[in-house]
Amino acid sequence: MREEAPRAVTLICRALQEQIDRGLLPSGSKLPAERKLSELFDTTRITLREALGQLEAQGLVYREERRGWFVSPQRVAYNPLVRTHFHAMVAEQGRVPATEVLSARLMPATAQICQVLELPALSSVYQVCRARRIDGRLVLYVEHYLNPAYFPGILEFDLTRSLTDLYASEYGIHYGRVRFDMVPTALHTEAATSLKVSPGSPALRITRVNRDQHGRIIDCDLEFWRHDAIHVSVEVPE
Amino acid sequence: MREEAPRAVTLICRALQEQIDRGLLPSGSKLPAERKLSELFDTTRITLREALGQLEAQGLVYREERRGWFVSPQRVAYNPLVRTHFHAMVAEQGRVPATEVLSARLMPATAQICQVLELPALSSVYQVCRARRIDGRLVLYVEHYLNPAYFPGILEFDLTRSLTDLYASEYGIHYGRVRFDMVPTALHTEAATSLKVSPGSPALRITRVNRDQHGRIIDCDLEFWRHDAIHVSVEVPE
DNA sequence: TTCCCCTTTTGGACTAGTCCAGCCCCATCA
DNA sequence: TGATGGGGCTGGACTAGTCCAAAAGGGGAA
Repeated sequence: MREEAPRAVTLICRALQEQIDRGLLPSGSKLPAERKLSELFDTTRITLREALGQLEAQGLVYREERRGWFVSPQRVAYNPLVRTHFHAMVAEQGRVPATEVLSARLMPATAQICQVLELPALSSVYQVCRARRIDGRLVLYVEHYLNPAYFPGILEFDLTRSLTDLYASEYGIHYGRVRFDMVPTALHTEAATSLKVSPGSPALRITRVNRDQHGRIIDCDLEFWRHDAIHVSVEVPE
Repeated sequence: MREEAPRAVTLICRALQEQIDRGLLPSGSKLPAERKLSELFDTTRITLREALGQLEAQGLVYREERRGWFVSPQRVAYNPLVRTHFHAMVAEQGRVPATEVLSARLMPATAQICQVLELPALSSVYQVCRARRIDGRLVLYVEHYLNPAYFPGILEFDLTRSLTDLYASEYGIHYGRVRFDMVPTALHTEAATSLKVSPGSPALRITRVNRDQHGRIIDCDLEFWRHDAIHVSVEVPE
């Protein structure tokens, strides 16, 4: 029975993992510079970066574009069956939510959006792009597409608020049936720059198609979550 | 307005993506050798590999350990609310499922398993490890942990079959409430070698805790899916 | 025709650098 | 005190290789 020597990358991962598990590197703290670490582990930056990349895939560390590597904070629980909005969900778990509006406009719908919202070809839709934070960290990029027929003049309101609330208070529209689609994939360029991460980093894409109390499709959202920011949990009754 | 020159990695990604989209590289087909590709794109293997890594994260291509890169087949839909087992789910979507048993034994439960199954400390559990394929491709590594009180002698049966069926036909036990937890993360070593992929590649970890018709916790499974093999879709009524 | 061995190809892992641009901090000046 | 402008540090991106072991493929023997 020969003991196989673990590869350098594995050793680095283990070492860092242990430090994190033991709390020597508290969550949110910055790791030393790549050059420092590669020196510490007596290896090249390329190898060191591969190790960090693996820890990133595991969700143990994350990187901020041009700023360095940090220890990932705890994941937030996301339950698609419980109909609460981002702010409430995050606050309930003792974390601090924040939202910023990146853009909001009326635009021609793409073919894909027309199909999802069941609109005729060449329709216009409201597009609202937002970035959301948990404890100050950018974790979510969302594109909302609203059927303009149901929400005239919605761009005039403060879109930092939860759209759910706006729908209810200003238009008397409430969510009914919802359809979720979750796909582990990578961030596209737009989302990556908004979240200030390197393009191509792993993400969870959640697509929601929302209907109102009468079963009409009112909007859909395209959410790109940092893959290490959430864990989805579903309690199925029966 | 200056046009920024895209990085080499992005260009390679785009080029390959286009070839795939246009069907010039059909799903399941093998890409040329890394050296060939790096020559083709006039770059180094390191850079080429980074590009492939990004496409892998997107779920467009995947790699088989020591065998090369392949175009990813279509994702299979996974609906946690519909209680069908792997075989049925895959077959329903016109794909070919297969299962192999890696190991099956009675073993002391880890602390974590004790907690999840609500067993007293130092209990024994049945552990069944299986690997599953779709159209011949290894996509899922599962560890089942069964409360032995409910399934005496289950190791005697053919464990290639669906456990759901076995539970029903041999023990009169049916699934009731289920709890799901989905976390985008990386494969651990055990799962990676079973699925014949490089350790640390991205994955979706789905944990299920199953109760029977009387609400008793009967087993739990730890599933590691290739991240590009499924998309989770949930239809929420109300 | 089938099986086995040997060679070649290929991916896996890693080294040792370079060049560039954005971030950060500190010192300087108004 | 507060704005500003350098310069050093740091991550991002990339080049140009090496060594090794496993897989694939081909040819010859049974």
